[in-house]
Amino acid sequence: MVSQQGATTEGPGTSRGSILEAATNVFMEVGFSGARVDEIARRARANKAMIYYHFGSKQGLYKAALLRLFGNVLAEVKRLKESDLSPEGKLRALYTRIARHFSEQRALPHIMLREILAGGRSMDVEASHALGAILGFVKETVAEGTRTGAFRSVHPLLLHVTMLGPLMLHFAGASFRERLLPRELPGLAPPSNDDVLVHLLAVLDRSLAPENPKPSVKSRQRKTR
Amino acid sequence: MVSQQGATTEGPGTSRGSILEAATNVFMEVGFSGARVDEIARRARANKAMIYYHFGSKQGLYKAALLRLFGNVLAEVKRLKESDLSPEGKLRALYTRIARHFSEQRALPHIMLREILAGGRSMDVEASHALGAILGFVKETVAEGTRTGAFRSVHPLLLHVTMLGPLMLHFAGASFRERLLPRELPGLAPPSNDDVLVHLLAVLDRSLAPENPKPSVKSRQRKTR
DNA sequence: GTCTATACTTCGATAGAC
DNA sequence: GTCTATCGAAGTATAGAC
Repeated sequence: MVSQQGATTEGPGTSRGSILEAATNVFMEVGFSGARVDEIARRARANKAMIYYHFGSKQGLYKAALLRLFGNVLAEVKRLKESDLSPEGKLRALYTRIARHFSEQRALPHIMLREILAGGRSMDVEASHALGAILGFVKETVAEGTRTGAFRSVHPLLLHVTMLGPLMLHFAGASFRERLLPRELPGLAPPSNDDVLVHLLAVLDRSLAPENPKPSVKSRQRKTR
Repeated sequence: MVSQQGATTEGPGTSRGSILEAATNVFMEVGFSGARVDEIARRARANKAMIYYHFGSKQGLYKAALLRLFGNVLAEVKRLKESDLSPEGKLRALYTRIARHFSEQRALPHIMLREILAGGRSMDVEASHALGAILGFVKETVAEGTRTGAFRSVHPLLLHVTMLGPLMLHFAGASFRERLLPRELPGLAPPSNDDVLVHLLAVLDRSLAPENPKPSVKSRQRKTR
């Protein structure tokens, strides 16, 4: 509750910072209800009482960790909004940067997914605004590209989910993949982070490309369901 | 531990069945560590002791729920394997059916995602084989399509993640979406389940289509990262 | 198979000295 | 700001009667 230093990026130097750092990792690994306050204190090499001194409660600690994770991403989007890239360039840049954040802040995709599963009930206004800003950016960029004829018409949320779903699954599923892939399908090499990004940017291109006037041989009906 | 009836689809008629049903819902909503045995018993209208009588422990109950969820999907894939559809038809059918399972068994995408986040540590051999079988099917089908020239060359796991990621995100993220979308971007209607499927099948088509020989005006370099 | 009562453990949180 | 000791609630699991 008491914040004696700016809520910026305080590293593991201060006790508050190292607690936040340890908490982020534990929440990533086992989620909120799976996390143990003692374990967080142990990893932070801090005293358990300090957690309550700084954050008031386990919930307060969780929200602080959430906010720190989302803050950086939001700043990134703000910068993109003012760039003068083409619509396609903007979207490529957006997901490239999200991918980079995911690989640098490994807790981000984990905790985002957990929040989504929980229905976003622990997210306060600031965090949801961050996500809203990203989606708003996608929406405007898609609209711009559709207007100029560079894109076909696509639901922005569908596009966003199409890109973010694989990204989160890949980055948050690393340990799952490493555990099951060799056992179930030995010989199938797991894709690298770069492989994923390259693939998804290609998917982005192809998904946005306007209808190809070339009448494909296999112009099948669109109602498989 | 004691299994006095076949491990098939026992509905909420038996006490064992209704416990399994209730447990599946609770695990979906709050995960393993968030679930309370009392709450499961309450919802199943069964006595808490019955849970231990039938499943031995909370862990045992969880594994039973997992297995029941995955079993159905596996049967589906086995049937697809023996179909004589084209490679593209097979993949479209696969993801169409997965989408249908997700919408009928709402717990499936939730719990799959939670397992992925947990690194698959609660999954026993049977469950992982189910997932391995699906991926194996994708791998073979992609190989077949690539051989005949119908597909470009794509890493099967990347393709799978590209389809499954959005599907899981959409179906497991329903409550998240309903909670945040109106607040953050009112006026943007959420896509329906059918919208998602149609979109993703289009993405599948476009992702698999062989390189278009037509030299696009914007043949940009492929190294945005 | 079902129910009540209860044992046992873990865990979040705080009091109070320094 | 930091630490030790501990309280009290919550939660898993079981004993034992019917």
